[in-house]
Amino acid sequence: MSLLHISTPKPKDVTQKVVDALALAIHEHRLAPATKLGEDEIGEIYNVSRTVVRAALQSLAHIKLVEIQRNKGAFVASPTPREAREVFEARALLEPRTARSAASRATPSDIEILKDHIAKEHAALDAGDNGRALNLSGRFHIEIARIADQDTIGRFIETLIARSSLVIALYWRRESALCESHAHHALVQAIADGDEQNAEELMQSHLVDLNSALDFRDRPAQTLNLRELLQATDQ
Amino acid sequence: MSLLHISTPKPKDVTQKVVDALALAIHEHRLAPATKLGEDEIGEIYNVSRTVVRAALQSLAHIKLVEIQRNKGAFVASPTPREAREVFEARALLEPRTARSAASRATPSDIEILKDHIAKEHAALDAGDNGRALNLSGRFHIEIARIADQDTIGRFIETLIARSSLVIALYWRRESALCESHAHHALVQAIADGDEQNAEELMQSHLVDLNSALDFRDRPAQTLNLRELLQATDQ
DNA sequence: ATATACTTTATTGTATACAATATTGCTGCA
DNA sequence: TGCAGCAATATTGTATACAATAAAGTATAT
Repeated sequence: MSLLHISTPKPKDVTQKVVDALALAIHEHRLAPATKLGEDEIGEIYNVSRTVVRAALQSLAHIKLVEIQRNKGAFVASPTPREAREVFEARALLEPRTARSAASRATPSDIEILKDHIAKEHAALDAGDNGRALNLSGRFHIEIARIADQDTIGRFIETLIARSSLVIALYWRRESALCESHAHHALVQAIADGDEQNAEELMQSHLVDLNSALDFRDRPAQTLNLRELLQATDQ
Repeated sequence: MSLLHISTPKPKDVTQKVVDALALAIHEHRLAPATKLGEDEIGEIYNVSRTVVRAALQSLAHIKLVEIQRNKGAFVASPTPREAREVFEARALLEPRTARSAASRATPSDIEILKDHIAKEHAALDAGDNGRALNLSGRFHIEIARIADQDTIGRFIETLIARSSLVIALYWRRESALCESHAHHALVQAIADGDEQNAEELMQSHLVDLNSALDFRDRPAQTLNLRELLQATDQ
């Protein structure tokens, strides 16, 4: 028998941990769009080499949470109004159908998980932690995709929600309060009842509401890319 | 003035070239599913270091063309029947709407490009180069997404078509001849006419046809992962 | 002869070193 | 003062070196 077989401490993936940490920071709006993400800097923070930092940044670039410019470095992504609109158009295309599917498959345990999410979201809001609340709100949608048991489409939705966090950071208009809680609650009810039609429609209108709380007219604060936009690049 | 300003030779991205080369090989079925992709081996082939090979493999893993197993290496992806089904379900959800959008925006030059694709596809088929024909067929769909001018959804479709190539490699049933040419031709016609409704319906039925030419019943040739499947992994 | 433990080899994961490029600061000249 | 060109610095791109893990082979004991 092998000697040390008890308690696997941490054979885990270091890169993934950096990815998760950075993604969380972006989701919670602690890292603003267009923030420069220097490789050495991040490496020191997490005590890893540039190798794993680069891998993490590339991974985040794939899901459009960061943008990598050759020989310039990585920046927190700063979606244009057009990109922002596209993200929500894509969500409108994918999520209602997914909610319908979730309604047809959800188990009691699934419903518990969803209600738990909502509870945590409320708690975060009451605690004034808007970043966390936003993150939880997003994960609520991801959870629905998981319940729908469509991994492929679920991955797409996951990236869309990640990008939505950036869109909200840039284009959210303060006037509109976050009425989401109610929408999420109604959605869970429909899913719990197995009411497919209602779940689909509720998700659709929920996304419409979200969309209408955004204002794509004014440009994002391009504090960093600005210089690049002014010179004719061959892209 | 700077001295060498004439003729930019190739300041291009080396990693991307490896990505493209490998992706093409997979698309054209020169690399079969489950093939091991050793880092040193690929590095020697393209005369690059493992660093860029690893970046390329990670990039391909993200779009599910390869699968990376920790401490084991990278393999050409081998979609399960379930994944295969999901890919086509996702395409059925995204592409018809995209075709409709393309029909409403296509310019004469776009139509030319599409017809060109079909012509090349025919030529490849006549030459007996099925791999190339399949690749062109896929790029036809991607071109439609480009015309639809929906970058976000377009990227999704791109990855789905890439994966479709693997699905076809594994689950295509020989009996069904590739009737695609005709379907593509009719689709171009509808798009050229700006007939949105028809374009959407043609795309939908085209995907149904494709789907029905696949047989998900028998398992893919798991020549390599087999050993892993037999031992209880904590995954 | 088979199975188990150990050794050896090969391959991947991570860190570091070097090269290329971009950015910044300086110096001199108009 | 303002700008052009060069020098210095910093940062990223790539290659290599080392560490960790897995795979394969070998020997020994039952």
